[in-house]
Amino acid sequence: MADIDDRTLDPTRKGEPRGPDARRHVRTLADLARLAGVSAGTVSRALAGKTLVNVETRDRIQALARHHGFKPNQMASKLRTGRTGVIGVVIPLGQDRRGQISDPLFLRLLGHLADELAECGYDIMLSRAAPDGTADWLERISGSGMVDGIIVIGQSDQADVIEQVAHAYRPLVVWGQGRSGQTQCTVGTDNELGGRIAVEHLLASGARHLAFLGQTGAIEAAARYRGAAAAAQSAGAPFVHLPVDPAGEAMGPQIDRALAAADLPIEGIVAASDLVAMAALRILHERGRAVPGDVRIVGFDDLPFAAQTTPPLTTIRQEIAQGARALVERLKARIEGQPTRSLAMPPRIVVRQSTRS
Amino acid sequence: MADIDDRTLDPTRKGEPRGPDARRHVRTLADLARLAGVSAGTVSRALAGKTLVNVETRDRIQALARHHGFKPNQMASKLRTGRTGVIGVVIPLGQDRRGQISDPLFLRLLGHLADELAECGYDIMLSRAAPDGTADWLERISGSGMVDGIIVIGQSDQADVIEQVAHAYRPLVVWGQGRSGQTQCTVGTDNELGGRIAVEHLLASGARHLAFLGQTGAIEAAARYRGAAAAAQSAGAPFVHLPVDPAGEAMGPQIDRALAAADLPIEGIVAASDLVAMAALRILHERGRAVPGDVRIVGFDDLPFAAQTTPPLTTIRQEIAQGARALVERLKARIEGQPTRSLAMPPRIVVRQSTRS
DNA sequence: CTTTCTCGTGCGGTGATCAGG
DNA sequence: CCCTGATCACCGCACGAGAAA
Repeated sequence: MADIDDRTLDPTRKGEPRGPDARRHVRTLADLARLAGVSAGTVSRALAGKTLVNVETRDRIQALARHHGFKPNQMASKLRTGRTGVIGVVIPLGQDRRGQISDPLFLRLLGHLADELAECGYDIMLSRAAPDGTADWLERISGSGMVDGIIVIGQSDQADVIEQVAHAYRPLVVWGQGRSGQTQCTVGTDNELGGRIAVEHLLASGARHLAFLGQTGAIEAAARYRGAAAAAQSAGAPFVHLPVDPAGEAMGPQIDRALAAADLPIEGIVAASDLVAMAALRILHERGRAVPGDVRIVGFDDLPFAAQTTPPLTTIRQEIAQGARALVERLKARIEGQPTRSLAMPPRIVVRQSTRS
Repeated sequence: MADIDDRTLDPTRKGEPRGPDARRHVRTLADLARLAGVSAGTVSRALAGKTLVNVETRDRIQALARHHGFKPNQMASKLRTGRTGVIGVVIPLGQDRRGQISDPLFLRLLGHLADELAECGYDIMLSRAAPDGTADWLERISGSGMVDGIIVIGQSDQADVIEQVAHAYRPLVVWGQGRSGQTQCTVGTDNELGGRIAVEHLLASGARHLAFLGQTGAIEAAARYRGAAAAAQSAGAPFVHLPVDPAGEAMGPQIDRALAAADLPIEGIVAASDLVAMAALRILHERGRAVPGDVRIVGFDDLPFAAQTTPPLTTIRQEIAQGARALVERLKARIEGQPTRSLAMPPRIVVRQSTRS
């Protein structure tokens, strides 16, 4: 044993002339094992905190590892154990494939997911996927052993592809709109109910001629529109759809035109998102139409800036922190083979000045 | 050869009774090799598109792989090659350690990084790190062989820790504020110049009593303040600092108090960020102070919503798409061992209504 | 017989080297 | 000697079996 310890006295000297670049002190378990005078297996167990190794040996090895800044190679560990400790988070770009993740809500959801997953000891592999007509963008991630599970943020126009992959790949959960009869596990806001609540609030506040402002290409926005339209219809209130593109540079003129095109004097607006609502606030202000005096506006999402608009925005809040928690919880369940239920969270209206007379 | 092909006709039959759970058709190179009647090595080369294998053999194997939905295990590949194809993107939480990545600018930068890195074939490992006083949050990522390089978004209060790690770990680039004599490679906006430009614009627009609105705890904000203060001083203009916390729930009252506390009638405001500027717009509107009539406001960042405030916000634009490109380009250079230079991008003022009389 | 540690094997793919035509 | 494909060792770690105390 003494002769082995001798080596540790001069770690700069290479043991054998074979190593062409063996300057780095400790790169593998074996290196550390040599220094500690034990075997690699023992070091492995010691660093993992297993009980099969003497406490003082373990502490000694851990101290040695810390001193040399040694971290076991994760790739080898992952390969050996078959567990990666990584969750893939994928954002399909879909229709708005300008290459940039645009929806600020998704980015905030991502932030919350980072919190939740870090909490459970998972790392995040982030992919922004540009669907190419096949399911490859998803299978590339699910099939290559890089992750233990996948969270898809937003279905975009890929709900069918996701559904197909979900049949074969269990540890998969999706933020988005649930549909009856689906295999995939979705978590999201009840957008239809959100639209309904918005309209009912507008009606209660005295507005009668209503409009839905924003595109309905995204499945979530379509649901919001449906809910809003249904609520207006059952109240017998006039209701029009003014599609504007929040991605376009010139949302201002678009909204301008949309409002001008409406042949009714609009008294209440349900916006597809907070950003659209904010643009509407600005346009109306510039046109001399008072909010909430002449027109009332309800946004959607309750992003942080919604409280800072002029006037502050009444909006349908999506509980994304709670959603992130639900996503991770369900994913963990699925990883362990348990069945899960989809979740449509009830939205809550946050009333601020934009609808308060 | 014919007898070997026979095997491929009935892939459901297990070759040997040994596999206890061999239902999955093709899980390894060896499986596919058996089906194709070649060796595992050949399959590996065929799938990698190497030229050392006959073209028709290669196509046959590729077709077979596609048909069985086979994807080679990435962990094994990464381990063997020593190349992970993954870049770690880390966001230190630092002072605002409420557990949530709060700065919307960082999230947008992340989006652009996702684009750039995907372009180069890199995957992203996302970590939100809660610094604990040691350098461990960074070394955990750099030292464990999980990534080929690291991008740190925002130094928070960890510039020293990053600097220390940068000495030993080369493939590391940082979004943030550069300091002279540093080892780390930083890319960021010249915040000091941004502050100066903002003040000069305000002075030119006729405002004379100026204020900087927002906290200066973050190193970037501090630089903006320095630049603004210096510009005001050299012009002999009165200049005060009104610290408000953009994270706090009650930014409104805070701004209220800050403005009331100023013993001068403020005519021009430089805000630490667009979100702060937006809150100021709202407060001033509620207090009946006209923007830009009574007070002019300049924001910082030029986030998308800056164009939609009421009135639209003049702001110092940070070119984050360009910044993301520079970060990735420098990181790639460093991965290949080349030296790199830090970059402080000149900010550009985007003039909108909030300073236009 | 228990505690503590060593040994050998294999996770799955890759590249150098080697064999056959 | 060129072309195609096979062979074998190995990346670094983890786990089961078994040896030493």
